[in-house]
Amino acid sequence: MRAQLRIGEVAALLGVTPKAIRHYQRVGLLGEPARSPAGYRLYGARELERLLRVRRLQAMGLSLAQIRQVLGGPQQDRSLREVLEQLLATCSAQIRALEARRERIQALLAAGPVDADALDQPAATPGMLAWARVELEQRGYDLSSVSSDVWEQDSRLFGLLESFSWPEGYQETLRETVRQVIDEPERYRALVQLGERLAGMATVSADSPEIERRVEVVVRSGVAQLLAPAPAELAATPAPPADSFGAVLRELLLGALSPAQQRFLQLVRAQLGDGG
Amino acid sequence: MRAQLRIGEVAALLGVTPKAIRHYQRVGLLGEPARSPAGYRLYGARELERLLRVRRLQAMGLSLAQIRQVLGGPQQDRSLREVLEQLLATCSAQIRALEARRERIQALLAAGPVDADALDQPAATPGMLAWARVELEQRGYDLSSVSSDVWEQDSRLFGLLESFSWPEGYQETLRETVRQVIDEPERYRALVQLGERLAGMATVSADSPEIERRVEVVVRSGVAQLLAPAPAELAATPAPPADSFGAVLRELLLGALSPAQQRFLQLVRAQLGDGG
DNA sequence: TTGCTCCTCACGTCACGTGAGGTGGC
DNA sequence: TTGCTCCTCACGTCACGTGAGGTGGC
Repeated sequence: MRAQLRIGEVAALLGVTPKAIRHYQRVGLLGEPARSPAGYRLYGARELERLLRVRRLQAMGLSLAQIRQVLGGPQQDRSLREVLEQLLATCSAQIRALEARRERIQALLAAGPVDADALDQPAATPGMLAWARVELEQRGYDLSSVSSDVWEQDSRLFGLLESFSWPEGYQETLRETVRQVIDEPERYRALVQLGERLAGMATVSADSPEIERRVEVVVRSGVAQLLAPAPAELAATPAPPADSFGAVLRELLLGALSPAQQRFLQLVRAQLGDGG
Repeated sequence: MRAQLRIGEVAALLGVTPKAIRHYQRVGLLGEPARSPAGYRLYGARELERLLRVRRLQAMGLSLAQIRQVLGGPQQDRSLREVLEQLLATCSAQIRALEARRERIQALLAAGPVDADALDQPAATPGMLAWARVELEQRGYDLSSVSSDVWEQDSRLFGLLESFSWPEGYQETLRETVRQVIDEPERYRALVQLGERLAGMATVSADSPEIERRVEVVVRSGVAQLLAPAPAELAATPAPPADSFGAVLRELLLGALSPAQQRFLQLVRAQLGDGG
């Protein structure tokens, strides 16, 4: 007299649903079980053990197809070991990814109000900016004279840029452009000045006459002209990957500025005869 | 003149496939984009930013449906914060589960050959056995006199049992049975003796005449009789949850023993007039 | 008779992936 | 002309879940 349990009882013993057990059967992980006169599936100790193995392998991350292979033949030690080694790597990678996700969420929750703005803040210092700091220090520039507003502005802009995987070679081109500017102290100081002025206009309203006045100051002082061959961050466009990439990049960066800042830049450009 | 990129270029910038972007559009995460004369989708900076937000939220674990809600209205701070808090909990739970999985796989890989047998070994000391040790020590029994073979055998059997979620109250019933035996030193010693004899028969061949001889010894000595009211582990069956559960449990435990051990137990039972 | 469990389809979920069959762009 | 990208269906994947409509067991 073989011991017999119905599918619901077996499911409860294993902590799964009856539907799951029928699914295992359908995909060939379990054979056709004994049936009661009314057609009910009946399970004994053998089937329980089989199910237990299935669940254990599942708990280690094997897919049902992999489990079918592993539990198929009797002696595939090598195969199972290989599968487990593969899964160990996958598992570790998943843990790392989830830990990064957790860090990110915790940082967001701790940083204050959670709104669209907060989501757009870069998680860490953009690589290009970190690199630029090192380069600047090597050249003996005094970074403490640059206001934190400018650092934050640059952090936002470069952070936005680095959120995308720009085509091959872009990064190097951009670095080259930066190098060319900071290799000439006059142009570097002009860049910082323009940055300061731009940052100072973050909270100005878009139709303020103040904007025109500041544009005039910048143009008269010759600061803008100094940058003309490579007009500030906004022109730091890599040459090769088609014009459309550069245009989109420019639009992207402009969009990250306030309306007043956008007008300011457009007016400066217009004064310099740059139609872009 | 709006800047325009084709779907493949945008996909590359974001590290996704064109199919994924079309999918986002189909489920309403992105609006209908501009089209070239030939019907090609065209994207500008605005769409890139939208896609970036989508990907960032996805990276934090939001489903596409959640993202649609969060990015839908302008000011649902509370909603997003709540979603993130929920995700943080989920995320931590997933990390814990994956870490447990990793431990398990590493332990298996380190333990030697990875075969079906290895998979059936309990990952840790079964709870019931740990509890029993404490109870025994409280009663002053000398545990070091019990061979490691018996501990391993019990570990296997209880480990198998505890792999299942037996019905409510089962655990307490089983503990009660164990308590009743160990509260009488004579019966406890009989239990250990039977355990030792059983363990000693693990490697005996199933048709060896040695089995009958050992059965006779055990029956003559009265050891088996002492346990008759609750015949060893194999009868540690909880009363209530229907007979079929007990029968399956018994089959399960028997199946975890070698053929010789199974015969030994069956013969002892027969001698005692127990028909089960 | 009532309520519970079981049965077998058939279709849904989630975030895309995979072709199929066809057209535009250089 | 060739090869690449794009287009739109329609169906597949993975591990089940969700009913629908019906029957058995106590």
